[in-house]
Amino acid sequence: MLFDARLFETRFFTGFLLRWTMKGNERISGTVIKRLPRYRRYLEELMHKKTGRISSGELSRLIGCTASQIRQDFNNFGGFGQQGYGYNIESLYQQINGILGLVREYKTVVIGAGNLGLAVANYIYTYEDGFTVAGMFDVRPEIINTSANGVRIRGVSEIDDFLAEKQIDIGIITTPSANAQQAADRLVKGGVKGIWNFAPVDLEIPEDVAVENVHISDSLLSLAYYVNKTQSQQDAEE
Amino acid sequence: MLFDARLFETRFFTGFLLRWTMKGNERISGTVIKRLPRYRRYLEELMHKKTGRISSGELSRLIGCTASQIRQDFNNFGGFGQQGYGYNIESLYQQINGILGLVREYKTVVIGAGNLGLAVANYIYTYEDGFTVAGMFDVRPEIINTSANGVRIRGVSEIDDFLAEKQIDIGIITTPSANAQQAADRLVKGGVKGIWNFAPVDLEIPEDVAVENVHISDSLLSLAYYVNKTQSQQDAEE
DNA sequence: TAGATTGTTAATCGATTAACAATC
DNA sequence: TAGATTGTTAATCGATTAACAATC
Repeated sequence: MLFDARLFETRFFTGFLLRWTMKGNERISGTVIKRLPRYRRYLEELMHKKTGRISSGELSRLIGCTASQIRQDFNNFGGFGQQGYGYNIESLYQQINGILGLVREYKTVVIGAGNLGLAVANYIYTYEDGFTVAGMFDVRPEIINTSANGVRIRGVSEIDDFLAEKQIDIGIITTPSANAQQAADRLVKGGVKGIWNFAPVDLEIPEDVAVENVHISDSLLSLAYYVNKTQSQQDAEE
Repeated sequence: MLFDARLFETRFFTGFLLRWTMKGNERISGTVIKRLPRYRRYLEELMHKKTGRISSGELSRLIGCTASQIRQDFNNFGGFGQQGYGYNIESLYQQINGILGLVREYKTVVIGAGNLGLAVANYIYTYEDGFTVAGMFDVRPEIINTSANGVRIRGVSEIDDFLAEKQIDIGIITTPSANAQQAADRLVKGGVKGIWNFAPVDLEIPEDVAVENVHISDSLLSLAYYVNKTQSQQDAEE
């Protein structure tokens, strides 16, 4: 069993060496990855409240999932617990950081400095430790050269040079839908490895660039479905 | 088969009567509902380009899923197509609108008038036809009584009275995490039927109120995972 | 009628949950 | 050692895909 497991090592800024294994060349399913940030959120909170251990049972009750799922998820990465004891809260938190890659800086640029762009940039600036906004870009002459959180807003014509010069990891798209694909193309050409897309369109992106969509309008419409359903139900009961 | 199907009817503003069926009392799975807004987006685009019909095959190639899935999804609601022909683009679009409940107005309030709150309010104002922002609330005295898109920003102390007076369907939370649960409690007490939550926390909400979370930080962290992975791979290949 | 494409059933795949032996 | 809780295998559940008969 252990023989076809590959060992991974991640060196933290602090020098701390994190080791974890991944079986064979298995891809970890996206549904598992999507749950990790959630686990991380709860663990971070737990670290402020108590130290030491937590069992999959306790954690599952907090989060609202099954203990089985938690153990199953962590075992994709080799298992972080100890029988009869549970999981060490802080080390579990660090393990998740290691898996998610939160052991280095990610440089981002934001394309589109409207309300949404500013909100996202501000969000990163305020909450996300390992991420920095290196540049913001917009088409509107009246806001070019103003700045937000100390980041100057540049004209979109400067994007290519900017990307060529700095090593940007992630491009954030907060433009109107009509300009999103074009923005994506330039970001890809400029060498970003990930795109965080807030425009309500599906982008065409090469295989080796990761895309994460935040389709807030889709989210609102599915909310409408449930709101409408409960209200129709109530109407029917009257 | 058809005997255990319930007929649903939705009367549009225009007087148009939409009819669709749902088998027995089956709950439609959340994964299906989540896909409807996406189908809708593509259909809306199609309506601008061509009229008449589209087959599940064509649509699947556009969207990037299987034709089987599309047919399977629509058949949860009774089937909207015609053998040998396909689906009528416009009527399919209307059917989806009907299912999602986009046949009436939804009144919303936004709690938190920071960058994010303004962005969301502006988004609704600009893009979402059936949704209106009736009020915005914040704690910071310096912005109270200013306005955004013609909506006055009120102090949070006014929330309860405001909700009691107007019939608000959806509460939108864009406060910092620390205040999100409190905001949710007041919204629930005020009778909203849905909560659209942008704070990076999981809210405790009664069963009969729908919640849709937009956990953008979770989304960013899972993007980091994939970015880190491709970059580690490239490093390994060098 | 022949061709096309749905609606629907059956087969497959993957994800979740349950169970329990291993072990701290 | 006894009790607790993991790691892991097996069973279940649900979602996706394939296949094809029904039918426009």
